Amino acid sequence: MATARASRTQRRTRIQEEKEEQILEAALEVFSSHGFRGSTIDQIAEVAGMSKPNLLYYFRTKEAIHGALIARVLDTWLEPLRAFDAKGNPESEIRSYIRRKLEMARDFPRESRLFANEILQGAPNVIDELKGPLKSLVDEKAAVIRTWAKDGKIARCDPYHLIFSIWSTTQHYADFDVQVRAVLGEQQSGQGRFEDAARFLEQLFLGGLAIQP
Amino acid sequence: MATARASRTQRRTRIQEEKEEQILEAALEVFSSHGFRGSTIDQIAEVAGMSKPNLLYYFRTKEAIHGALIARVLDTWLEPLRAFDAKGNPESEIRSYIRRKLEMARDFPRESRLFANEILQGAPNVIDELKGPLKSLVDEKAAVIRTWAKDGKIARCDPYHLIFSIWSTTQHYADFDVQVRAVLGEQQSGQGRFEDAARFLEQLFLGGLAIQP
DNA sequence: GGATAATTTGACCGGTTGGTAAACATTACA
DNA sequence: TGTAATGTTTACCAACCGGTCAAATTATCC
Repeated sequence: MATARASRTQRRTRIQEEKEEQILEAALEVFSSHGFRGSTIDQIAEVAGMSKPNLLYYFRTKEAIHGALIARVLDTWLEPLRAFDAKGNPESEIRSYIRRKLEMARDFPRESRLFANEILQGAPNVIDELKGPLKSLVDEKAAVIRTWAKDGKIARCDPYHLIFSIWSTTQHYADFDVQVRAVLGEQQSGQGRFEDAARFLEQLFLGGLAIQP
Repeated sequence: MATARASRTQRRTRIQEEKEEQILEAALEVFSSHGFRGSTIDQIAEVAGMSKPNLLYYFRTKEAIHGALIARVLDTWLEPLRAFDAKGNPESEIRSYIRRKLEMARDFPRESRLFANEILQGAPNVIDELKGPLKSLVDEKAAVIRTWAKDGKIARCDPYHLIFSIWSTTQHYADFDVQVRAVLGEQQSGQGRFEDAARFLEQLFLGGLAIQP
């Protein structure tokens, strides 16, 4: 993931640190709004405030930038699911998972769109991550949910599709933001829609799982 | 939308009809899996079984192909929502809306991904359709849902976010298919996941809206 | 302050891509 | 069957894009 092209000593310079940060920030901006193929190195370089050869001094190829970016973002992206706790009670765990995913859609829409673009195009760069770490994590949490159902704490349901539906409903507000705004109209396009969404989704999932709030 | 480049008489030839059909079919295949920028005219031409200049004889630019395709698909895409009937009873209407949207995700994933790509990139070519016809249609159906809630037939809820959540959960199985398959694993990657999804989503929405099946 | 390593730049290259020009082939129709 | 309109192909172009190179500039450290 680190790049440090010309460093013979393995230590990273202060400049390297700063510039790589600038580049990844710019790359997030550009990749998330045009997709991989739709983005050019020149665009990223311009947003990052440097020349193209200069950028290529830190990341040898376009793929390298994209790969480093995905790797960096993936980790924080899965954080909410990791926080899902078996020992907590179903109501508060599901409620807070929805809330956190919705906050991420609100505060980090670019990260969400970066993944959406990637997955939509067949996930060429993250398919291994999906089949490995992601699947394991989901399997683990699905087991927790199944236990809750067995213990009668929530209605019996398919835990995988429950997780899918939480992902899709929450990320929708980042990935399809333009559509959401278009349908809600001008006045609703402030931040209010996130609170309305939170209220609705909590009602939906708690009700759907027959949990008494 | 029609193109008929060299026709002085406005009538469309049999050949025009056939070739434009081939082109749009090929364009759907290519655009839906690589996005607009990620697709090339050469790719589309090859899938359509003709040379690039030949294709450009029917559609003058890449944008023209994309525009025509979107316009054609948009109509059928909104069909399920149009079928949503005020006079029906809430349970069967919502149930069949979910089922139809899920069938579309299963049978027409390319169309779903085409839109997903478009919206993700800021909907440059359909923003007017979203703010106009789509918004009107949703407003109309939202009013129906609100009436049902007022009459005590379903729980009170935000009708717009209800519609968003049906869209997102169902389209997820087309747009994020790779991820769904990766998480479910090999054996579950047959068509069974759509039936599981249907069962789960009906439970979720009917329960979330406090409807007794 | 000077040697050395790290960083930045402008000029450039080969391949791709959207699109054109014009010659050639085919179809429709009198 | 002749001819005008329609359809197809080959060759091509200019812009763009990912990436390289060598020279110039700046930072680091003794």
